[in-house]
Amino acid sequence: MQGRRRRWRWQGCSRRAVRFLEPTLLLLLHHGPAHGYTLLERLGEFGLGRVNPSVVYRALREMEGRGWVTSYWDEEQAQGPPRRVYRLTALGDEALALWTQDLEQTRQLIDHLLGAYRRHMEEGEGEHH
Amino acid sequence: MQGRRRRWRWQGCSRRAVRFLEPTLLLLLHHGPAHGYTLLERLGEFGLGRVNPSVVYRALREMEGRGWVTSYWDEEQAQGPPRRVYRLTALGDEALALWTQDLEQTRQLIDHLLGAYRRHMEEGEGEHH
DNA sequence: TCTGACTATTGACAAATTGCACATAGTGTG
DNA sequence: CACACTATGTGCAATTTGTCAATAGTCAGA
Repeated sequence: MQGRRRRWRWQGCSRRAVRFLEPTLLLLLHHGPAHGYTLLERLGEFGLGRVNPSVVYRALREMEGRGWVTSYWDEEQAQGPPRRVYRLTALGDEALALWTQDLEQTRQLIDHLLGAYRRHMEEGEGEHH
Repeated sequence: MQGRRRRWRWQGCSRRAVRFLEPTLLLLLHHGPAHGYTLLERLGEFGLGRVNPSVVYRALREMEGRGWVTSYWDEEQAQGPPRRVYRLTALGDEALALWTQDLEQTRQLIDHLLGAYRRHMEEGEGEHH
């Protein structure tokens, strides 16, 4: 069952990042409407600095498809091309609440796993297998 | 930008922010060699009860491909078809350590996000948007 | 011995997700 | 005009996941 041993990159990280993307966007939008580009920049505060712009815009459009946000073109265009403004909806508010519940649950699972790991390491101390 | 509004299902753990399957399997194997089926059953202890058997076996084979585990057919077949025994390797041990680091990091991200959420909720108290 | 139930593992394929490269578009600068 | 910078969007290949079904051995009972 070897062969095909394609490089193991810690690409789990990127997966993880993406699942944080939606709750993070919802949270940022909970502060008030914002442009996609602005959101993109603020993602860094939550450890999502390396997310590809395409991914963010796509996520926003999908969130719009689910009714979590609405968007419209910014009339007063400052500098640069027209920008789209995203605004959280009531549904998006609920989604955010659900996401936080989910994250809390996830955190518990992590704690459980890490707890089991540490406990096992302490009692085992090298004589395992 | 609507249409195509395909049902948003919270469909289960699989969409979770983190991949628990691999670290959990590694941890279980850290206790000692085990059959795939046994691992499958014990996953429930870590909240991974609904994972499809195929997914677990596939994960095990991939972990073998990366050198994290080795496997062999169980000679003394008790009851039922031949069973494969998986055993953690030294590399798997390292992988487990890395995974726990990764999980700790992930937990921090979750805490950060949840913290920001709660802080915002407290100060805002309904007059947002 | 035929049948069905249970234990184990695997394969194949469709569906969903992601990364990446590029397209479009406006504005300001030299 | 050429170029850089800001902003958004599209298309597609590659990867990952979910689901269904196939295979296979043992055991219990009619």
